[in-house]
Amino acid sequence: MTVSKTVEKSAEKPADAAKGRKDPPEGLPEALQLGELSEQLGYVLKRAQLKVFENFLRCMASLQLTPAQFSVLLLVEKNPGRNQTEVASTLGILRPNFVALLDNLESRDLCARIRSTNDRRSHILVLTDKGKAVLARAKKLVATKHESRLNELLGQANREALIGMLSKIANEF
Amino acid sequence: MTVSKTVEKSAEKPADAAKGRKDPPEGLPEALQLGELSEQLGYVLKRAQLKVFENFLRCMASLQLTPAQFSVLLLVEKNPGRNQTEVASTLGILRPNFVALLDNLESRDLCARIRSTNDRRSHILVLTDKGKAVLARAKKLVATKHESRLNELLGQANREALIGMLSKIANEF
DNA sequence: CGATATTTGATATAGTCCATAACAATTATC
DNA sequence: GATAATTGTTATGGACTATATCAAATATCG
Repeated sequence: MTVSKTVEKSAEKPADAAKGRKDPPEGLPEALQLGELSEQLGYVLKRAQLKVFENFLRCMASLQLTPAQFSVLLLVEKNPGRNQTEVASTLGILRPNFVALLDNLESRDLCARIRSTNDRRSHILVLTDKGKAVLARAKKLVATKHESRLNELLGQANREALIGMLSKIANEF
Repeated sequence: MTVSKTVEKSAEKPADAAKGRKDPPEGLPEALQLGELSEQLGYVLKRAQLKVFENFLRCMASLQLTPAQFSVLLLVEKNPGRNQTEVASTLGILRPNFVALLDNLESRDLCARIRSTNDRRSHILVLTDKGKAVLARAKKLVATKHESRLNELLGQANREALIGMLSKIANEF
């Protein structure tokens, strides 16, 4: 669907400031009516997701971490010693697409691939010291600049309820 | 908006069905621990969105309508006579990317571009009779097969609260 | 044991979606 | 009337996703 990041074109035409209008001498270009669209789960879900990712990227600009990269670091920190297949599939990333993602993290010395001694086909994943440090800073940024905004916007109780409902949808829909 | 607590988190999956299992014996590959990931708004939002779109596509398989196409039909029905720029920007779609989308709908005789008499640069958008009929069927499918599942999963009150919170995020985050 | 099948990480590739620049036709502005 | 701005469009590149395939290593089974 739908919705890219260029939404806020403000939809207002600056050329409207000029006076000589034709049909309706009225002001603003009259925004469209969303109608049933504003009740469509998929529509509102997608738009919210874009906004949240957008904000996430801004908050992480200093660390240059995307949501996907952040999720990999979090998962590897919590589950050190797992191989690429396990980590990728847990995150819903296909193995082929996980290679470049890891190449990036490894080239920045945030994550390391280690040949497993048990199964020399697989690569064990661990965070480097730098990776742990960066992740720690990332967590702080997310907590203070990103997730905190949700509490301001919805309140603590509603924030938790929202996460719960989204989890339920993700797992059971 | 206040959400009832009927929705548990359940974020953690009961990985080990059998409690009395140990590492050594060849068992299931032991699911990874999501950890803080299950509390990350962006992560759970993205996964929920993917699930919802997936289900939407299945429900609409007989009509061959994507979420984006459906949103265009809905918006044009509600706002007939608007041009491409207006409709596209309302949906957060960039004009260049809107062209192919419209080409598709027009080739299927669901939507029509009409040269405006006021401004011969712009194309006025309207639904064809077939477009209106297809949209009507689409709405029914969405209501009965798609959105209804949300009510089963969350309950009516929570569904409304969810939509409200997502809208708030989409508009104010 | 050994032939075959499976798994893992990787490459190549194609499709989709999103974003920017540029253009012709038309309209607005001065 | 010359210049600027807008509309729809094309071309194009980047990011993300999906499938097929490969070599190396391991597992399976006769």
